[in-house]
Amino acid sequence: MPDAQGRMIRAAMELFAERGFEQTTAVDIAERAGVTERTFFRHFADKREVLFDGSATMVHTVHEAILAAPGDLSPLEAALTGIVAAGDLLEERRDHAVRRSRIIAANPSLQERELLKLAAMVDTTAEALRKRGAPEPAADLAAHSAVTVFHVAFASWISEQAQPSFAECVAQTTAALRKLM
Amino acid sequence: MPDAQGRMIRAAMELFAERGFEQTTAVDIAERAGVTERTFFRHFADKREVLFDGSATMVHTVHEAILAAPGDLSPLEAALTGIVAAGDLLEERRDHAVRRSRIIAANPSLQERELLKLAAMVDTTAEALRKRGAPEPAADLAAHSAVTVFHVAFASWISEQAQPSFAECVAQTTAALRKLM
DNA sequence: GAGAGCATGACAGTTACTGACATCAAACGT
DNA sequence: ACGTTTGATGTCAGTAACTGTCATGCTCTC
Repeated sequence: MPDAQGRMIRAAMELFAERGFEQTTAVDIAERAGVTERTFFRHFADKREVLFDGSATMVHTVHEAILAAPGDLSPLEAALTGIVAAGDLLEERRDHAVRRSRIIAANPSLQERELLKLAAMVDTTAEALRKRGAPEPAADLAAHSAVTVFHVAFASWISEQAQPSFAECVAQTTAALRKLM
Repeated sequence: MPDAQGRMIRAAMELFAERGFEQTTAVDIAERAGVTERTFFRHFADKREVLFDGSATMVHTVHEAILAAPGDLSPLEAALTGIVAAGDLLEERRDHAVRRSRIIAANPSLQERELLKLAAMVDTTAEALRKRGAPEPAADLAAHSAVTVFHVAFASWISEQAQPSFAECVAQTTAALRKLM
């Protein structure tokens, strides 16, 4: 049976949405996907990780986009270029992103994992900025700020009925942030 | 035997430092503290929580300090007032804070929990700013930025051999952040 | 000094996760 | 065509994080 991993991801999303994360056992997911519990844990380090499959790709995209950005951009501008590139990935599957974020919002232990992934995005962003020559603590602070923008822009992107593009949300959020300082 | 909770916290910090978080079982901690495993889990929701006892106090301090700050401060300035107040709590037990942060840095699952507590600090800060009349998304962004400053300032506070005060670290980090924008 | 209330112990049960070994099928070299 | 090797999966036993329930003992009060 092909694409066991994809089947497990879909099964997990369905079950988490139907009855919640805590009420779903690893065995439940494995059964619905037609595999054994052991196979589930071979593909995912833990039960939560099944929702975070794409996160490595996103972090990688951010990294590449920052290194490819024009050299004369400020650290913050370069970091935001990476954020917009990450947003493009979400844009391709808006519906999936919305359902996933609802599931995560409903469970603190999933929120923890999401925060860890965002922290990885901060680290990667800061590293890319340093490669471009940004000094500390500017690299670190710009990375944190960019991921904050990502976080807040994402929330408005999925909540608006107007359905603006992710890049627009980033632009608006960035403007608001600049105004604060 | 008095102060069971304190004994468990101390036992856990010792054991985590000696052999690491994963290599320490809840039974180990309970035994060293002279209680049973069940008692441990009555005091702490999970094994990680034993390291995050003071976090509610800190969040509460931030909230109070923001509400007590002069009304004419900008949202970001008010939020930073809260951060400095939280720093004062750390200042009282610098040694403990350093040991604790080393333990957390050594384990990803503890980092997750730390990030969740910082996220709670963001939420509380944003709420306090809203009570002061800050609109969205300013309240949210200022809260995120203030906690970023806390995070980065904390790192420099514990790494510097010069041992500056926490408030100085916050001031320097804030200045660097403003320069970025 | 009986009883209410609270912290703890004792114990059984579920579930997340891991290690070790067996199986099976596709891919590969000869 | 055939033995081999490799990768994915199944099976099974085990550890440890938690949870529910009931029993026990201690303190405080009337």
